[in-house]
Amino acid sequence: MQREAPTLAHVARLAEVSENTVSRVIRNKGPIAEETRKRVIEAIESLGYVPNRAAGSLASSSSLIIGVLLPSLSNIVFPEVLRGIHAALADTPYEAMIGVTDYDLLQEQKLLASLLAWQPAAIVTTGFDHTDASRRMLLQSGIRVAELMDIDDRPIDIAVGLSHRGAGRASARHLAARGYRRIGYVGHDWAADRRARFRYEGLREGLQEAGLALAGEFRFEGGSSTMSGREALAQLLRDGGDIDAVVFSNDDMAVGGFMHCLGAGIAIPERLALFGFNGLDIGQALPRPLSTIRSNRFLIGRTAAETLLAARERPPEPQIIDTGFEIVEGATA
Amino acid sequence: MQREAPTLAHVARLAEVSENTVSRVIRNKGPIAEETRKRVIEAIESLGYVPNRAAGSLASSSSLIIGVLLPSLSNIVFPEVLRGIHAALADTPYEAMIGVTDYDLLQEQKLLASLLAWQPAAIVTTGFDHTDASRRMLLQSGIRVAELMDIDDRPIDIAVGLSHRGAGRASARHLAARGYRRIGYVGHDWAADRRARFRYEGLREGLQEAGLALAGEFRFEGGSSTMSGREALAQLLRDGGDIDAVVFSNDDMAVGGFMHCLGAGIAIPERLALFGFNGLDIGQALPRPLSTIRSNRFLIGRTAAETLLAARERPPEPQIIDTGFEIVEGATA
DNA sequence: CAAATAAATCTCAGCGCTAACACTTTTACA
DNA sequence: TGTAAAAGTGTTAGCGCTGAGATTTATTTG
Repeated sequence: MQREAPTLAHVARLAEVSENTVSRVIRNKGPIAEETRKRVIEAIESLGYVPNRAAGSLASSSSLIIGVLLPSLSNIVFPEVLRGIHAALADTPYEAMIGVTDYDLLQEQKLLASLLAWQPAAIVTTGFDHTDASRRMLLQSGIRVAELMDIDDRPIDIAVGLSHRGAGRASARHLAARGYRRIGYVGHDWAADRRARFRYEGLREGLQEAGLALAGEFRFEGGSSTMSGREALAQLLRDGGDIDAVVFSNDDMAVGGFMHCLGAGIAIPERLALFGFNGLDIGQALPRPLSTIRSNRFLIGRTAAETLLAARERPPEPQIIDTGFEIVEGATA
Repeated sequence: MQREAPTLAHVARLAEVSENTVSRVIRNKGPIAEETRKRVIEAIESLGYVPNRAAGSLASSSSLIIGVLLPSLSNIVFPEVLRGIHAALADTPYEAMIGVTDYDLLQEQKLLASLLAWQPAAIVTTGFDHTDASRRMLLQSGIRVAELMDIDDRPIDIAVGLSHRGAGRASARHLAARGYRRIGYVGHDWAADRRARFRYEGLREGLQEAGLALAGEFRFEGGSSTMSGREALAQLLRDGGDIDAVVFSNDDMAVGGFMHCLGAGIAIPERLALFGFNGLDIGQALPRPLSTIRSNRFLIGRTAAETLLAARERPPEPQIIDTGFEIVEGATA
């Protein structure tokens, strides 16, 4: 059917230069006479030549792949990080190769081995939790490694994200400053989501600093979702005493809580204030925009990819890049 | 620092067999004595050997990569498709390599060339719209190609998705059967999103069959989002005459419409019925679950990947796999 | 104008693996 | 017991590209 794909050799023959010269034109490396370059490019275009990346990787023992390990794609947060990564790679020859770990460290380890087999230029992963084997692989590979989302620990190479503990404290301060005194918490299962736990701990610290204590809490057993937020808030209000504000583990849960209040006729924020985390669009489209904390996911992804590509070598000391967070005032707290 | 990564040769030496034998153990191909296999596996594990995929691809001129081209990651629909693809690849040695086209066919073409340079085992892309060059590349590559989401046209190899025209008709029938007579439409810019246009056309056809006509429409100039749905419905109601039901181009828009109604005190569905498309979680978490059509995105991704991996060769005739759709009754229409 | 330098190009040996086939040993079966 | 087939393993030749260094040509400089 289709005749053999053209190779460097074909281009070289057509342009009447050596293969190596063609290779140099393609990679824009080394001195090339303008006239030669033109001839080579013409040959490439007339043949429709596309370089074989596998051969290139093998010969140079490095590839144009950035390995990306994400815990999930169901949570919109990670696609947004991925979007940031893609934005940074858009005008480069690099490609992202993605693995989804389902919050499972062993799965992460397996995928990591699989990614490293491509000799990627860098690895982007999430959080600081890795198996010993994963950590060893990352250390030994010598390639650049970014650990995203969190900055409350010491990274292997670089960490890009925000202080979740700090974000938790900030929510406490915000609510305390607004005069809320009986503050509850609604969360999801944080066995997998360590960052949610950090925010919770930050929240408690923040409350304590304000001379307050958590007035009630309910943790849904399972992942976060709008539905579970709705049920969890209902549950908290059923069990608990009188509460004038609720901090949710994230916006998905908070939106669910909002829905519960709408259904149950609870005035927001007069009878109950709601506070989320992430700053998702959906929260801002509610009849009253959700009070929350914006976590800059896109920026995290983009910054990580840009930083990794900026230097091939790891810095002598692990580096932490704080992409920060902002309180979104909203109208629910 | 880290000593050289072990290669096949190292494993072979340690296990006292030829490289080829090791290769056959790894790929599980050809007859191997049980005792030899054990020795080889031991050697592999003791060295921590990880095969170099670039070398493998080069030698076999085929790779374990599935190239995936998605128009966007902002719209939750595509991460869900991707999740389906990953689910299908999870227990295989294949990896997904992703490109994001931003609904730009030229960008798609560029990314496609870039993906083909890895000699992927298959390509997954979206819709039937491609540049001529893209189409040529896909045809000539000879590898398996899946075109996702839509099935209202003739695919290159296989199409997996649903009939958007059919979904549009179904919404019309549903609303007509419920006694709604003055039905409006709220959509987004469909220059990029051809499927939204198909649904719109299906809707008009469906209405006509029921002896009705569109009672008003408003198309927001820009992408779909909760915010734009909210504004667009407000606009439609301001402009339009009396309308008793609105079909939105998708659930994001519809949720926005719901929010507008909440704010404006419009009773749903008594004064105004709302109907979406996609069946997103958020729609079901509203105080009244959204009436909509479920589009089975996860299934589309999974089915596509499974089908592609099931056979290395294209079938003689292009194949269409209808993953169908279901009306989600909800409580808004 | 020769020597020194820079610019442009070429030659050649792999990178680590797999495909194809050759070879040896074992097993099956008449 | 002989022979054919199957099982198990080895040998060899690349896959298409890049890196290092050699070689040629053009340019500068004393």
